[in-house]
Amino acid sequence: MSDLASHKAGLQGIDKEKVNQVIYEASKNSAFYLNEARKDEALNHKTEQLLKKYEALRRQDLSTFNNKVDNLVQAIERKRDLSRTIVHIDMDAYYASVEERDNPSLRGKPMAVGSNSMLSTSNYEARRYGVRSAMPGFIAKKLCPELIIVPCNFDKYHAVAKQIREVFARYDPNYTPMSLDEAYLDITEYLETTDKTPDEIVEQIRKEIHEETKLTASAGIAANMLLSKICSDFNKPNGQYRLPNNINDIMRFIRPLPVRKIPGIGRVTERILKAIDISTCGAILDNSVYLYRMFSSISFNFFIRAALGIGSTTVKSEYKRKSMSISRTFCNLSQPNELFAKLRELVDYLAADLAKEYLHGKTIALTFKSVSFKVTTRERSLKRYIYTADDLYHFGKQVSSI
DNA sequence: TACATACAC
DNA sequence: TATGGTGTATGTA
Repeated sequence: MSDLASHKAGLQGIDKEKVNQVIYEASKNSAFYLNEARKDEALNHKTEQLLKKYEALRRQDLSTFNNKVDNLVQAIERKRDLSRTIVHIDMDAYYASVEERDNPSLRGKPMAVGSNSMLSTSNYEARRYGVRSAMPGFIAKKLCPELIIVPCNFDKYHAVAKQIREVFARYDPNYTPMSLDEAYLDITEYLETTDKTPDEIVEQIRKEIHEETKLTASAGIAANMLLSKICSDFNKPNGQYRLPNNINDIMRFIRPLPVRKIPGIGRVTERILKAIDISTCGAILDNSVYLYRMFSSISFNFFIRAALGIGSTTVKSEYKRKSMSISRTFCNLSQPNELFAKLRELVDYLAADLAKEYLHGKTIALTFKSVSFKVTTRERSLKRYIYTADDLYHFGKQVSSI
């Protein structure tokens, strides 16, 4: 269960068994671990049901579906667009690199950014010990007692994001930022203005980023966002990888690829697919009829598109937010009055954030996480839009059903 | 519409 | 001692 995300860059060659053992020893008696075990049990049950369904299908004659599924796959294939050159750029160990840059005494030592309760990023030295993002600092220290933990400096990370975005804009004014350290660029138009190759342009982008921030970035170059994202991981850190816009190269690249490399396939979906013996993209294609019979059309389409290496090519900068939220972990409270006071505190922040963007909302949701880490949500669609702290508090209290 | 779950960063 | 915060999408009832 405490499955180390070894697909992440920088984790190859470590003693995974030993790392998992240390994590397990540090976790096993915690409420968090118990909750993880509960979720794991639920997932086991789900995969068992799925396996039964799969075995039932295997006893059936599915040849009547072959044609239908072939047509669906071909329809997806016809939407393949090889006309664009899309770049995914990703800063290396972002927060950690910023901290090392500004404090040379940290260099060469295992370090991570975050707190004793949660780490955001670790540098490559720390990754060798199994220390990774989303790991509590106190567990990381058990893996690596010399680990230095530096608190987050978001102002700095925002400042660097501004710098790298200025570089992106030179090559694609409509670049899509995915987070502070990551973005997609469509350099098709830019390439028409130069004799340089895509590889040379991306070298140049990374060089400009380095000159202007003293930080390194990795990049992937491919026909669409899905592929460029996967490629940016290939030569990390401080490297780039180009997959030519050519169907043979794409299929050679994607077929052996583990499904976990597909953005959108995480720990759970990986296990679900594994249960029916699918662990690579090629196996998705070879089992398309089963997938068609076992999953929703949305999931089927998603799997097939990914396994064919087809992805979106629309890189755009407009963004319409669909929700705004605030959440905090706080000391154990159970008295309604204490909880309402906490609600009041949070809605004051939320109202201020809404005001900054002149936003209002029609649906309010309240999410609780209990001491046992179980999460529950209560939500309601309202008759009118709200945005003031008083309204948020009023309806929040109402929907809480306390 | 309400709620749970999965995923990404 | 101790396991985050924000946003999006999808399945199911």
